[in-house]
Amino acid sequence: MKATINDVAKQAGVSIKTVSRVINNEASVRQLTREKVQRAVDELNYQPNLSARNLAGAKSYSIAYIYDNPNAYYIIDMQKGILSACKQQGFELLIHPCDSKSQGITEEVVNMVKQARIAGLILTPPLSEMPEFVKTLVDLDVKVVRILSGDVAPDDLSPCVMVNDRDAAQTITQHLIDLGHKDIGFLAGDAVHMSTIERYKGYRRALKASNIEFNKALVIEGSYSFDSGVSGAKELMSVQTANPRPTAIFSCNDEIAAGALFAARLMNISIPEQLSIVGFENSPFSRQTWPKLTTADQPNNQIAEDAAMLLISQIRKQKNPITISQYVPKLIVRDSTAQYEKL
Amino acid sequence: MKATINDVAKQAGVSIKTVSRVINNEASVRQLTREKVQRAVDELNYQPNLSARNLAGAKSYSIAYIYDNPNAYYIIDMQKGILSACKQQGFELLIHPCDSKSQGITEEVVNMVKQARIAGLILTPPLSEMPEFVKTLVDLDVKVVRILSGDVAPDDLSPCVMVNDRDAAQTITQHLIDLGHKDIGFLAGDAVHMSTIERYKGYRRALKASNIEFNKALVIEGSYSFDSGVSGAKELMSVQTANPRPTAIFSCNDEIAAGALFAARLMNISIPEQLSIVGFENSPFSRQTWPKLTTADQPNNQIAEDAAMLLISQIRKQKNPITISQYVPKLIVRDSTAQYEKL
DNA sequence: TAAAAAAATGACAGCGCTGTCAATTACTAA
DNA sequence: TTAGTAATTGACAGCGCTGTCATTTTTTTA
Repeated sequence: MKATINDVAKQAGVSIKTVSRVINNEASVRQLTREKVQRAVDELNYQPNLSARNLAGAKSYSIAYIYDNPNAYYIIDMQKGILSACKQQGFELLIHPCDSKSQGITEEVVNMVKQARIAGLILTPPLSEMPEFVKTLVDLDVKVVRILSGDVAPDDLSPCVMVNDRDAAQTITQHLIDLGHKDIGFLAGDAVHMSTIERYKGYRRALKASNIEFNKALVIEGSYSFDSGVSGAKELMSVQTANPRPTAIFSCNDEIAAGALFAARLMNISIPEQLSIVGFENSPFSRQTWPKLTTADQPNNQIAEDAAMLLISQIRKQKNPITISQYVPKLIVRDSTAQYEKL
Repeated sequence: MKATINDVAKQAGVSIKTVSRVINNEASVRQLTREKVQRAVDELNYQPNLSARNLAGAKSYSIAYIYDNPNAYYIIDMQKGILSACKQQGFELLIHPCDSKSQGITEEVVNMVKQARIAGLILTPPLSEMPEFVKTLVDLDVKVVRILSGDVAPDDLSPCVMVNDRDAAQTITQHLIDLGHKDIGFLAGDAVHMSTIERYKGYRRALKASNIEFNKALVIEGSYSFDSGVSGAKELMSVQTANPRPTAIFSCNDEIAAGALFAARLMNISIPEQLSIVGFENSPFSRQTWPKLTTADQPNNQIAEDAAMLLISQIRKQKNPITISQYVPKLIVRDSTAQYEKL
């Protein structure tokens, strides 16, 4: 049978309260005692019972991951990172898929937080990009950590983990420029997503840094989908006269890039010889296209683990230092980009 | 503040034990009393505290979903269905991603079950296809429900939810035959997965039912990946002399089909005019290819919810009736298949 | 060295619920 | 009616832990 705090106390020859102090890392326990208890904990492979903790204490050891994102790979990666942090820290994770566009989403989450006595929440886009939603939750006395696209937090409502899509987009655009490309198309994702905006900014910035004139005709609005990539690339590659055909395309994510790749194939444009294409996200997708995509990798797993750790440390100390941690996705060069050669 | 069992008891004018009886649907409570309590429950919007239940009772209200599957869409769908059942039934869900090929996987899961006092497990392929693994768990006195490919359970270790890939594959192959195709290629997924085997059987059966001679040269081994689809289709479409080129291809899943689509494009074969291609699974993927894939849809969400309900009912009554529920994926005709026309 | 202050430890109640068993009430048959 | 049985209900302990507060031990100060 599983060891309880009583077993540990007996084994260590102290009261259960002392054991409790040790496992909660409270002060005022003598070093000697602490070691004695720790030894008993290890020997019995003791792990505190979460239910009992949640029941007895004022504290809660539950956090929740609320998500609404059509990209399953993203969610699974995030979830894995969060779970890993939870396991390390002895927290339990509630998973809550939802529809961010539904009317009662705020109420739904508020109810859940109250019912399940949740100590903290992790929010990813698009939920993390809804200020009123976040505000409501923060006011509710539940800790929140948001994962967002950008370099600085948009406000001080809660700590954030920032994914600097802008710098990454600049790097990846620079990669194209370094290969000699000047006419670089841009296939946007959904305009409402911050990531699209940030990636666009990075693209513009790279052009500017290299004194390449920005050509509005090379920017195509769209959404984060394969279809959007297909139609966007078709449009780009059939630009008339005055507007030079792009020799490279920046796609806002790998799905769009896959669509672009497909369109190029349809139009008998060989990749990367006649056209370089880059994606973004390094989804499993990007390794399954042919040729394999040059893209930007975001370590979602790690980002999420970081966010969860941040959340848990928030919960532990009652203070609220607005911490920010930042990731910059890294350029992964594969086979869809090549030196521009004037034909 | 959240209502407790005490509040309900006071409101209803009975003891907490009686309230407990009502919410647990126990016998020997007078109808009148039951109604009285139920009213109080409703008025106070009372929901039992899971921690307290888990702590106090011999029973556990936790089930776990253990998964190892590279297909994120599948997992997310399954998870959603399971969560929905859990919410309805007042259970909590533990999520546990793992590596089915790792050495210590059994021990890992056994530990988890013991530590977290888990009442039941839901297993999807490939974990559900590992008999010794399942046996170990069942022996451990934890209820298990497996989701498997096939029409009958392979053993009586645990209840199963069967996904009848065979019949579905037969239907989808029949669809091709109905369109006039006789030379139908088969692109297999990983041979170790039961789903591949079942789909293959369905394919064979459809051929047989229509008296079409089976041609081994049209079956290409592979794996559940885009790449495999590309190379498989290339091989099929370059079959020499004696072996007629297939006019249709059955792909074991949508990814393979997408690869085949891609290969066809490379070889200047127009879809569906010159070649019909079908997928399997109806992943979001299949709507993003061009043309859109004809495929077989499995309602993963519902399958998972069903499995979870089955598991919970197992847990509730201590008996173990080996129930089996079966789903047959449904043919979805889209744009990648067409009437065969002799050129 | 003794008294005062600080640090370390423990006793015990109680979190919200279920299980056990005793007490009460309703219903039977004689 | 009246004991006798069955159905209903409640009192109370206890699940494993934390919070409060009292007690003991150690350290500091005079």
